[in-house]
Amino acid sequence: MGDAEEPRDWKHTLNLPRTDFPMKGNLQALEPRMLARWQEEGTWAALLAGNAGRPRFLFHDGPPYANGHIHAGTALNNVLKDFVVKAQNMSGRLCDFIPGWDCHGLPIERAVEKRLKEEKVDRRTLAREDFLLRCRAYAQEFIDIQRSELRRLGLFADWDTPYTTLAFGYEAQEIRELAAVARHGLLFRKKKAVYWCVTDQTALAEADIEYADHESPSIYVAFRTEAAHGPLGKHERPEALAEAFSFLNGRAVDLAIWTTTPWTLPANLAVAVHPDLDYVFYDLGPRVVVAAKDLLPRLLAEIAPEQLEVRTLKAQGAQVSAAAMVEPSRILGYAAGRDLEGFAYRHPFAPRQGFVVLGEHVTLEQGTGLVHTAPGHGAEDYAVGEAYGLEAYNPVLADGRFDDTVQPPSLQGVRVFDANPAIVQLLLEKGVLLNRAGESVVHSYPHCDRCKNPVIFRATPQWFVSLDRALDGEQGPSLRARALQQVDEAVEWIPDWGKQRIRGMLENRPDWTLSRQRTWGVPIPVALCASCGEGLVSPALMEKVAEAVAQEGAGAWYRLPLAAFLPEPPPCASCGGRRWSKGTDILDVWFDSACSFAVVMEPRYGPGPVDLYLEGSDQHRGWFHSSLLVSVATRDRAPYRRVLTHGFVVDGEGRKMSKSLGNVVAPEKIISQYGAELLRLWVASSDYRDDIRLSDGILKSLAEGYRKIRNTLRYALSNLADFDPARDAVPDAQLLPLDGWAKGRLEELVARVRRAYDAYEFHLVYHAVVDFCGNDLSALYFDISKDRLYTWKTAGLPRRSGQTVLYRVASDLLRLLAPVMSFTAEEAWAFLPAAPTRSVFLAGFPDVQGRMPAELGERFERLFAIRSVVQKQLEVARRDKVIGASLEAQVLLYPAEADREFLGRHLAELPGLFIVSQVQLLDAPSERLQQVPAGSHFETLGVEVRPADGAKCPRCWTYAVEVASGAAVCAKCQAALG
RNA sequence: GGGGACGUCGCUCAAUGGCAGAGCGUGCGCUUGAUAAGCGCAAGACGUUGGUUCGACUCCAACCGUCCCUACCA
Repeated sequence: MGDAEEPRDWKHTLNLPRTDFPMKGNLQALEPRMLARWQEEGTWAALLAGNAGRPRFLFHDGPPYANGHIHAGTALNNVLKDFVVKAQNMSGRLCDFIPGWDCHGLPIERAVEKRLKEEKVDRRTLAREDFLLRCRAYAQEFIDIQRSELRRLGLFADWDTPYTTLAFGYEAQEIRELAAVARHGLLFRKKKAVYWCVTDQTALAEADIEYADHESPSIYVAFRTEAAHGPLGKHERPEALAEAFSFLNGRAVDLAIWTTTPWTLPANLAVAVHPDLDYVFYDLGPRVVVAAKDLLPRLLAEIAPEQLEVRTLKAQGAQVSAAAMVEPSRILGYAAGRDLEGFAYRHPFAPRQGFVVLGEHVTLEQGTGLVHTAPGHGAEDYAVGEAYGLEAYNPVLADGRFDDTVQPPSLQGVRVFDANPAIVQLLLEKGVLLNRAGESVVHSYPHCDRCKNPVIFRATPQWFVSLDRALDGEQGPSLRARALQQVDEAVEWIPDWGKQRIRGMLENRPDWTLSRQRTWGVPIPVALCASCGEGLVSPALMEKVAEAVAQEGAGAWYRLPLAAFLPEPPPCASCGGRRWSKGTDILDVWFDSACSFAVVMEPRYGPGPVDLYLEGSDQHRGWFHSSLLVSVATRDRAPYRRVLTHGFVVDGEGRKMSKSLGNVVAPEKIISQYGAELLRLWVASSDYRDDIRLSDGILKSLAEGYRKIRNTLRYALSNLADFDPARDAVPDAQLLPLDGWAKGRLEELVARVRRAYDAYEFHLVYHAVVDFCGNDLSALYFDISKDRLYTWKTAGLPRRSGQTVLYRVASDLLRLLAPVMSFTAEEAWAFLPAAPTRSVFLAGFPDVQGRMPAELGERFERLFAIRSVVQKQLEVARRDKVIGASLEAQVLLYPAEADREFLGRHLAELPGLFIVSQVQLLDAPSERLQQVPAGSHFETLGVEVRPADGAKCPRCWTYAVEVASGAAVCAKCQAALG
């Protein structure tokens, strides 16, 4: 042997990087293994146990609906929650995560019905109890599915003991909350128009409705105005229109209305006009009609086409047709909508009067600008009727036939859709039909999703929570006012526009409709008078029901006789009757989840608001809103101190994800292709306060970011193979300046990242770490330190100084990353020499231990700026084929006066800093250099690159003259080996 | 239609009432002792139009685009 040219000989004398931490993540294999390890070692429980006795951070999980699989939005929400929970615990605050599921409600009911249909079972033959059991089983099935999907993401939570709204204890407490609402006098019953299917004889929810084209009669009807008689409401005017407007000269006036549902005319109680629209009085000849000014031509086209003529004009070569009134003098006068308010008219065929009311919903798109209003048959009609104190009169029975209150009596028992021709005939006979009988329109109309028949609007009695009554029947602020006050004063909204958002909703929302004519849910335990239907609200009854429900579930309400809950029934307040039956309505599912703070958090942590709710921005209308109402109604305070909101997941172009667009990215696919870690990184990298984009391209670039972090960690670990912190660590005061600088940068990172965690700004965590890894470490510190770590004396101070800082870097980075890159941080922690804890999570976050000394920071900032100038010149030399590797270069510096002393002081460090073989400091640029064109860096610093002197040292690859003159290795290597 | 939000290089994010930064990607090189790695150089952006101001990416208004909630109507 003895061949000095044999490179392997010297390689063995180097301390090259060495680690078993793999370069490739292989996350698909790593993640399941890590999940199993966490479960086996009870890492989550240990994390909580480690914080026992520390201050609590109360986080409350909002329950997702137990139907379907998780989607990207669910993943986003839950990963954010996991960041919060892990970061809180690693900051030394005890923070539990009790996951929950929302289990009742229509979507599950419908899914179960669908399954029954597939099994060819008729739901109507199924006992209520059996149906409920099937719903319960269905919800349980999807809880299990979603739970395993969420676990797979690496979330730490009490997965074995989640809360579910179908738990008996939950149902029972929910009924107690309802009792508390009732006790404050906020629960009441009134009629409200709801979708109703006359075939299935049931109320329908929005989700039960599908729109389809439907042909309806199109009729214009004249309502004759007259002086109001009977008791005068505050909006009613005692005189008739004809008397109020002098230009009418006393002629009778008809309100012209348009409708496509003649069968609702028997329930007509009002005509709505828009306060800000202009109305016109038009003389048809036999009668004067009122209509919106802008709709008059269209009205005339329908009812008196002879009073229009079509003129054809030629304009710029094109023919334009326009309809014009034949006799404009037939317009008698105008009035603003608001001036029509309160005038009375005679119902066309029922013995009563109606009134003109104002409604913002009136538009000029169709009809006459005067809207036939039947509060019992339409949502907007109902709303406007409510404002005027009109009854939601509904003469239609559940089977769609008119009842015995309908006028005229000839309609009694007739099905509503069959009644249309009869009513048109009636109008014709009365001489109030303005257009021809038999006209019709085809329009989009709601149909029952189940039986495909057209549905109707029908007012039925419903239960409400009042937003505007004073609590406890006293004077004082309403639920709405109290809730608004809490929003303003007691809650921090992040981002702050959340406050404005929920305020707007609270200010405008109507009373909360609590009841649903459905099966799968928590019953509203009230008694109904058998003779008059009056409801009996009894908190005492509710408490009794709650006791039974706690034992045997919500079905107890149906199984046990009413007497079990109401041993001494009082007489009916309305009719004095003594026979009561059980109400069959169930609670809106939003009431279920609204009670979660009371069911889940209070019993565990005592009363008082929790620290954080964290959900998507749609929950301003949903859970944030409903929880607030229940908590304010029952406890007079908000259930939370802080509400954090995130946006929605959209595709790479910012469009919403939908099956029809085919741009949906499923979490499952991300996991199988990249791993859950990348999904977590995606959440961390994005500013979630806006909508956040998800696409394959985004994931690909995140994979690059992941690689960068992983390799940085790997490099640090690989240079610690022979390092024992207890034995080898160098005290701060003895650290090399460059190492001191790196440590200072690390301290700055720790401070920045911890601040970001505290402010829930996870994207700043991610970007700060990636920047640190890429710029400070990989491009500068690692690159420059390589020579020292590989070739210098193994146990010498300079090398141990570098390792001391590398150790801190690895240890701190892993702990800072653990909440985000949980899988990788935990994996890498096992490769850290003498790691202080078994799991990285148990190590907690690093504390900020010091600051970057100002002089050190400034010094290296200056040195690195010079380095950057040098690198540009090295690149030029490379292009000119003067050098290849930078160690083949020597650098001649011609500093400006200001830099001369500074560079002289650091001359010895410069070759290492620039990764070149030699650096010389010279006074005057060479002739060649002086010819360098203007605009380069030579105005402040002259840089010339020449081939290095000497020959390449076979051990450290630096060029040295002694090697050229026959030495086996360079002097530095000689020293390292000695 | 009403309420809320957002719009910085191809992508993800910074910063500041006064020269707009980083990472990824792209192009061109170097390296082969972090090597299915690493290093360097380069090109590239403030949605549009007005206004306030000595000066605006930053403040205001309108418009355009996108998202969430709501109303989808006789």
